[in-house]
Amino acid sequence: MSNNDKSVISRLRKLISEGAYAPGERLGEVAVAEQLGVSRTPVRLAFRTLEQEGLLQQAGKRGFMVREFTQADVHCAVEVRGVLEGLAARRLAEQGLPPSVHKELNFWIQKGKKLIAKGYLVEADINQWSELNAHFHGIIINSIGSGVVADAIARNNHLPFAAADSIIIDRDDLEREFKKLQLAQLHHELIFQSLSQGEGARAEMLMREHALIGLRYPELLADAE
Amino acid sequence: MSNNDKSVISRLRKLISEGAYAPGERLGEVAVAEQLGVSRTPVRLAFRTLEQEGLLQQAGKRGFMVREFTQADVHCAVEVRGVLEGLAARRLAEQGLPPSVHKELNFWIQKGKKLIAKGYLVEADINQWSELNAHFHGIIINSIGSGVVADAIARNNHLPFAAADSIIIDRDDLEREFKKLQLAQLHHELIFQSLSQGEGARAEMLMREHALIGLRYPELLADAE
DNA sequence: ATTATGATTATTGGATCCAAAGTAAAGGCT
DNA sequence: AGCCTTTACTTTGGATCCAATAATCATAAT
Repeated sequence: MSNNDKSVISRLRKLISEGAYAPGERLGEVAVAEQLGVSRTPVRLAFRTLEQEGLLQQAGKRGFMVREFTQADVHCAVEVRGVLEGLAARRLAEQGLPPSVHKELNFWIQKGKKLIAKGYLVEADINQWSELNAHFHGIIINSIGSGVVADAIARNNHLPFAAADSIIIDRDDLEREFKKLQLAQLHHELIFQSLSQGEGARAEMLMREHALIGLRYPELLADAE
Repeated sequence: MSNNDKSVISRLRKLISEGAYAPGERLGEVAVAEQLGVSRTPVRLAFRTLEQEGLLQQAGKRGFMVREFTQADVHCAVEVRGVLEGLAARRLAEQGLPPSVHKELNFWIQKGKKLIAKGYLVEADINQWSELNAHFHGIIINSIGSGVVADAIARNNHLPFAAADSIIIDRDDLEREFKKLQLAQLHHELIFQSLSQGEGARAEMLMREHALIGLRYPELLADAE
């Protein structure tokens, strides 16, 4: 696993999720290799990885094609993340929050609180939210004493629309995004509370709901007309 | 993806899950290539796939090692399958069972019923159960109109101890296995019932419980002393 | 004696070559 | 004219070669 190899994988992943190739389009090893300026070998390796990640699928008996995703796929992927993160949250609540984890979670909660406190959102806040959000979720799924759940989430997150920090979409409507983050922050606080109190079922349920924020809340948060 | 390539992956997968390599053992490309009688190329490709599947992990900066699993990992993997199959069951129940799916599920339910009806288990029954069990679960996770959940389950099942048909362990204690299958069959029937009636939450809960059969029921099903 | 630095070795990554398999196209036969 | 067969070309899979890098070992210096 060299830098180059990794770079080929991530560059391809980026190209695919940016829609550089049409869904269903067949990818030739030579064509991609030339496009990326490398030989076929790293491309072949990358194709196998990306197939496992679900971005590519086998095209008939030969080669790979870009997998296409339906609306139902997007919905399912978000729900998958929900149930998996929900599982992590429940287990963590049931096991009991170690003091260090409690402290770390609280730290990022406070950061979020400050971000929201000023009542509006500026462009620069987005990255900050993205960071604290990643930490908050990362701590939970990595504190349950087994990497299996985190792995499953990571694999699911390879689907571009399923990742936890794909919440932010609309940089042009910061007002609506603010409402979304306000709600997300509330979720975080409630999850933190239930984790602290060992309320496993509640933590799980909240986490599952939390995952849906990016999915169908947009309409609900829109201004009344 | 030639036959040979596939064969290298599955042969390696088998070797690993059979414990041919010690957990944590580092796998050299040349060594494995020689062992399997192929060149390094298919082995390199296979390593990437197996890494994604979670059987291998990167060993420091270089190469791969056999991943070792703790008891907690096993537990988590089974729970992951539970929540994912639970998700599939809930969605299916909420969407409503298409008649064709209803019919198919019923078919395998009836098969299971017959298998259990005779009141004991013979060696040959095990394969039959394995088959009908795979069908029952497969139908549910493939009938929700998106492959994303099925994919996530498939990836999780690559962990040898997480697969749905790893229920049967003890071929020497057929009496206890019978009790287990009897309970599993009951679960299947209840799940089928809840699916038919659109009881999403119940279907999900039952499926999650069902996944645990292979995990901690053994003690409970043991004869009283 | 211990550590640091250099050299040697082992192993992986990338490129290229060859073979095999698939696909498309062209030509012949009915 | 249509269909089948054969041939040529495209593309992938496997093997090998070379280069780069990490690891190990040895030697020397503090």
